[in-house]
Amino acid sequence: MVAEVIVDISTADVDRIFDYAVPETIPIVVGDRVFVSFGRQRTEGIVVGLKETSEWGDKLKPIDGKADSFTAVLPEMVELMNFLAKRFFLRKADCLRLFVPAQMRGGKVRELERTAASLAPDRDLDEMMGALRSTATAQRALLAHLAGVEWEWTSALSEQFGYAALKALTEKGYVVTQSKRVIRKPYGALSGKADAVDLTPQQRVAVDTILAHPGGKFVLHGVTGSGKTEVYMTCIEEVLKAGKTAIMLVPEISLTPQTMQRFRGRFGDNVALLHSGLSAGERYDEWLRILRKEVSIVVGARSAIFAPIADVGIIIIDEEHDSSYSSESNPRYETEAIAEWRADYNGATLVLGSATPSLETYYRAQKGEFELVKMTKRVAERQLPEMQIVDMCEELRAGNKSILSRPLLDGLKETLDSGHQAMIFLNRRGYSSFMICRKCGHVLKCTSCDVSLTWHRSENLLKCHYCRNQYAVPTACPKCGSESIRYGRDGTEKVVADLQALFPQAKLLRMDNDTTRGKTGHLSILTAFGNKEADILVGTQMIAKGHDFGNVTFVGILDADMSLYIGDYHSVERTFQLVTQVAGRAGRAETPGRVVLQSYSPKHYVFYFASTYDYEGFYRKEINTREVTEFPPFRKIVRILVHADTEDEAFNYVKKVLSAARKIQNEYPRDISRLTGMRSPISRMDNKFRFQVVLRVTPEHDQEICARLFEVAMQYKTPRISVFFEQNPQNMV
DNA sequence: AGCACGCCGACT
DNA sequence: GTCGGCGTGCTC
Repeated sequence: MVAEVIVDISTADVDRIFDYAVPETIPIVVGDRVFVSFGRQRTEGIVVGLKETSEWGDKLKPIDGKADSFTAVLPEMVELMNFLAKRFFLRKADCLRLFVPAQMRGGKVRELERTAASLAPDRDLDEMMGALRSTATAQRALLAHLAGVEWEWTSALSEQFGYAALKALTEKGYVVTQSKRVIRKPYGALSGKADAVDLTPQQRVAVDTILAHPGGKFVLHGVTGSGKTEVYMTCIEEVLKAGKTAIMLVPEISLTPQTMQRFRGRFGDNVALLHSGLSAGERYDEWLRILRKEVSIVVGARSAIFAPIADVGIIIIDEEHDSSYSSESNPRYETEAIAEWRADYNGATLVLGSATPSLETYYRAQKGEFELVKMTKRVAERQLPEMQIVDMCEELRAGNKSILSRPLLDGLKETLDSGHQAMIFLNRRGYSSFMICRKCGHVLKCTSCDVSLTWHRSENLLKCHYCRNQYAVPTACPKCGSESIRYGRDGTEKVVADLQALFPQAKLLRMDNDTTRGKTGHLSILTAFGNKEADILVGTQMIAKGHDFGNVTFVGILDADMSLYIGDYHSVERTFQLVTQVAGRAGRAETPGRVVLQSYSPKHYVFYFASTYDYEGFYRKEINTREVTEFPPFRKIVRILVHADTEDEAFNYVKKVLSAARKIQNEYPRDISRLTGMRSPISRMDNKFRFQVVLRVTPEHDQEICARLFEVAMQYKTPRISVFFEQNPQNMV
């Protein structure tokens, strides 16, 4: 028997199958992790195939042995590896690494074992107590404690009663110890009972529609507060009844204890959690529980799509539009494509849920590739908050130079007076990289791309990130001639200080990157706010999502247009999503909510559609723009980025790739457009010179064209430079 | 990734 | 003379 092995070495030239002889004595199946001799080294590898003979004949080396007592990679995942490698141009070894917890590699498998202590079974407690000296209070206390439990970790006992006491008792033979496997349970404290609630009519329809068509693909478009999670849980429940399993993906940021509590409450120990917040050990244990079929539901962030769970019956992606679903570094991939692949493979139902579906997804729904399920009403007939748009240019003209408008302050005052809470959202995305006129709100845009220009500090030029155009930095607004044209704005700290000065009696909390350091930073701030320990929560993107604070009735959005003008084709879409999500935090309980949105471009259509909760209208307008300007989903953007030690190396590489790409373009004149080579926006990073080739491809032939381009990109790569091949990158710095 | 093979500069 | 620099090539 011959095994086909992918060795765990991530380099292009060993990214292929190596054949090894399977010794009679070692039973090997596809998916086993094995040790092999490779050249002069010994490495780990994964068996991806078995066959009778190999063309390498007697030159085969034998497999040295199995790395684990179980099979780590499902046959499904071996096939997924092939799909990933092809679709995202990844190395097979890198794909396989996604499937197996990191700490299992390198032979340091850790089924954590610790020492547990219990009372010696053959001894009598009273007798032992009597034998102890009266001064041995610690030993007495320890014995008494152990008498009340079955066993306890020795580490806990040492900490509580002192190591000396434990040691003395062990030596006397009063206490015995043994090794026990520790099952680390993330958020173990979170449990409780959460029964199914009665579904609203719209939720009922959504559930019925999804369940009526197993293996179907659905977009669940439900407004904020319409109860999508309840729909997911009901669907999962039904799928489990049919003997299948479920994967539920949520954005990293909304993996709050709230979400976990809901799932634990409903499904108990049948849920495994996978996300980056877990310790390596917790992660490994959860992964093993899944592999051993001890759970039938996996809840997690994007990497949970690689969970080793068999017989998947439903895959749900919540907040489908969230950018965290696309991996932007190292193994670059799009979670949605992988979810679709696994759903197809298993004949499972796929549900993409959002209040603001991505244009790409909605476009596919319009084309009939997904079935659209809508929930237009909040639960309990609650109203969506009323949204007021404030023109900040007008505020300035009226003499208000502060970043807080008068209507916003009025709203805040009212809210605090009525004993409710408020959230102030500060949109700092793309901070200070675009130019805006504070007088008329005009933003400098590229004349040929309809994308705002990015200011490059080093050269002091305005550049378009999608074509080659660059412009001098103007000293006055080209539209109104005003000289109050500038880049940046104030941050959360300043806002908190200003608010505190205006509302001295109010308690304020700040939540941003600076205040949420550490693992529990998020949690403690949110818990405090949830417990009404503060009246106003000021924060950045991270307060936008998923949180459910019933007492919040007022939401203020500062600089709502900040995210509009980062030089990016989806900035308008992002703004719509952000505003809708933030606004959705208000009025989730009995008292209706209210939103004040501040903008320098109040007439921009995105605010009109967001404030009227008109997703459809927004979609129609925006999809039209995408088509005219040749952006996704009508084109795929391809970027080949190079990092080199010298400018010459980077430049020469780009020159070669560019001319090779032109040849490909001649073969596909209708499918490749806007091909260009240039310095990357951040032209020097980590002492590397960065250049890029950018182009757009029609969806008709994008797979074959991308394959050709990738080949070219790798052909000219040298050991001295790094090349990154990106399809539809989220940003192009 | 490692490791060996192989051909050009400054040292005990 | 040679120790050692890292470019190139190979691993079933």
